[in-house]
Amino acid sequence: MAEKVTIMDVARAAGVSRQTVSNTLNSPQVVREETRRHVLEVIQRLGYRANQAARQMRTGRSRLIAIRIDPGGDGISGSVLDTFLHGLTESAARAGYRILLYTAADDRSEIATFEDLLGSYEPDAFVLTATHHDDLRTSWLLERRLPFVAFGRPWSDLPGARHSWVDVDGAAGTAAATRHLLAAGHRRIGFLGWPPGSGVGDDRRAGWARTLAEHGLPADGLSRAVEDGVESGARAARDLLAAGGEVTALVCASDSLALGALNVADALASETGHLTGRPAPGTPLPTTASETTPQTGPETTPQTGPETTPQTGPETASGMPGAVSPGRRPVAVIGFDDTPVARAVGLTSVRQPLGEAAAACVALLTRALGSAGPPVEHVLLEPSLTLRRSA
Amino acid sequence: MAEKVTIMDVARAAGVSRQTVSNTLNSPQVVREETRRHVLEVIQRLGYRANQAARQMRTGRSRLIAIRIDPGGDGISGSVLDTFLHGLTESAARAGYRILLYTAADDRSEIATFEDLLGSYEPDAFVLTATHHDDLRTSWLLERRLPFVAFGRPWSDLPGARHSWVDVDGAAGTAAATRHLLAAGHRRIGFLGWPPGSGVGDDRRAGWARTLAEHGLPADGLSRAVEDGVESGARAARDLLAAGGEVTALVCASDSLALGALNVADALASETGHLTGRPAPGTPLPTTASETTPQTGPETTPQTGPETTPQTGPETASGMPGAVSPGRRPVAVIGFDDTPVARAVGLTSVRQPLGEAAAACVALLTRALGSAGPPVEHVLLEPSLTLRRSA
DNA sequence: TTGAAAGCGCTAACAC
DNA sequence: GTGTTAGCGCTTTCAA
Repeated sequence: MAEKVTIMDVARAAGVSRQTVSNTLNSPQVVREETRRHVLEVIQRLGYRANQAARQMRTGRSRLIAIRIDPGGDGISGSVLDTFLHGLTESAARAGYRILLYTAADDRSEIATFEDLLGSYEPDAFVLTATHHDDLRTSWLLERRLPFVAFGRPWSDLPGARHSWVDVDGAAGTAAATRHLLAAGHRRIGFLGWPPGSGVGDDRRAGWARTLAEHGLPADGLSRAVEDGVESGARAARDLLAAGGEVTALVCASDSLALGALNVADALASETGHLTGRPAPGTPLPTTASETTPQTGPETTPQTGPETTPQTGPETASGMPGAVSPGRRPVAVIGFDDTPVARAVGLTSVRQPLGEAAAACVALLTRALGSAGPPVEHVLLEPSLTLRRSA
Repeated sequence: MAEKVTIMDVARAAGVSRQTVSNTLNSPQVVREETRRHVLEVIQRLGYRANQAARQMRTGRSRLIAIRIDPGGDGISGSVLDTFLHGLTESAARAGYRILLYTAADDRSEIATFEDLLGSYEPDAFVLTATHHDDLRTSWLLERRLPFVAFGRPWSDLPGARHSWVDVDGAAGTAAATRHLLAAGHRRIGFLGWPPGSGVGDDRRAGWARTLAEHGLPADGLSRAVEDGVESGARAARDLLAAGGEVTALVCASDSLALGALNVADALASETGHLTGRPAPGTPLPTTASETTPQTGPETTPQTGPETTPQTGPETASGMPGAVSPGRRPVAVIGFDDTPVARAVGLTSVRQPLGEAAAACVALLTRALGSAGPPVEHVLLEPSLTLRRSA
């Protein structure tokens, strides 16, 4: 049992009343400078901390932010939420909040947990992840005017979808990836993504398509939509490369898809004797120093040089339509999320600024909790490209 | 604002006094069956939930369990804590507890956080991860008789290290991996691990060494100790395979090391035209159904057949001492932690039962919190082998 | 500026 | 078996 230090102990030791101690902490401007300093010193000396439960009873604020934790370990991208969670815990602590965890299988059970939590621990706010079309959670929270922020845009224009959110601009990420490949001389750049309908997936595809269009390059037939996964990524890559489009580079919606694509690229390279961006297995990996994009200033996408002066590129590849063309140049691959897998296999990948996203969530929340009428605010963050051997 | 339902509302609606409602929830045996049922029904109808802060003020229990969240995303094994955390949240919820997160850079700052938390949110217990030699945290908590459980053994015999813990038997994991390789016919099985001194690493090495000894096989010179990492794993594997020990299989202390080793194995295979357990890049991956070890009964290690009847093995490899021997058979590799990376590249790996470990932590904690004198208890769980292409 | 009083919602004592 | 009383530690009136 840790000996408890109450506000009364501090008051006695400082020779003031309880309220003066309370004021020192909650309304410093009301206390004389000298008194304030003295009280603070005593607080420090006794190691006093305001009891949260008592404070909560009086103020109605728990200084708790609740968030769901997903199974995570299941997929390659599992580490994304993990990293976000770490950042959230850190940012929240800085703002005087703690993170409370809960689990839920689906929207309905998550709402049931909201009710449970609101009645018991009374979290001041929620952070929602994995937002989707017709998200029941956002409308439920909105109806009750409960403070929350979503990490992820509302993928719907319904009135029940007007709320604060923080997101990473996926389209900007795939656009940067595409620009990087263009600058490297590639002209036939394919895309491996998910079936239409998922906001996130559509967004990532759009960035690629938009960038090709901006450069007057056609995108028809250069894209595949499949379920996420290494194997489906490999299948899609094989299909796309065999389709006669003479694709020399692939932008992928996930590291899982990209890993599958990379396997295919390696197979082609070893069949034809060409090296891909990936070294022969067994060669030492590059130093980590070269793995990260230098970040100078607000522009987070790497400087790849003027796009009007592409490096020597693969545009002269002699394709054999309808079949994997032997003799082609290496196929470049870029993934999304910059997961540990990407780092492990040397996959260039779009990195989400997860720490910043978490900090933005906390900033939006504290602002909303401070003011009376929670304003609806949005933060869209730019991802960056982590350059590795694969592209 | 959610309308608040207090115990008084329930009492009024049920036509009883406050205390009868409280008793119904906290001391059901004291209330008449009929009254109890009626009160419960009203509680249900009104959606009443006992306010945690008020309850905490009275009882001194927060029903909160605190745990540190690590950066995680940094390493390949980052997903391990994530999965454990999910299990912990789930198990804790079942027992009526919630998980509170905090971050800390080292032992000292973690202890500072203990003090902060204990003074404010008053968590009922802590779960410690990543225990190590001379762990300041455990002695600090022990001195103050604060309830906690460590996920990980105390790697020290000091008196300050006598506490409840839950751990996974790493030695049993590497032993199972080694037995699996022996059953597959391998006789020269190497080990890639970390420098001595880390309890976890020593433990994993011991399982391998012990198993070789049990089979009358020598272990001398068949092991390497390096920092964790893909590249260092590759280097160590190259070194070990070139050392003339005619090693045909490698057990590794982590998936990172194993991934490096796998790259080297692949290089050897493609140099010599042999296939490793890993397919040529581009070939479809096996179905997930075949990826998981069938689990029948308490024995979690896979049935690999009687070890006295090994399959055709690589024991006749014609080694060229001092250099990588061309013409050798495939080199099998087994990792540790069964991370997403292992799944992605088809690496056989030792899987920790993280959900069970989390459940055990909660069980130990609730037991300790229930009884007056927290008994020191230990739970050592058996890992299993997730079979994939690499071995 | 500082001190006194009230009460947030709950449960552990005790009296009925 | 049920009701009354008290108080956990804090902040927010209000009075000095």
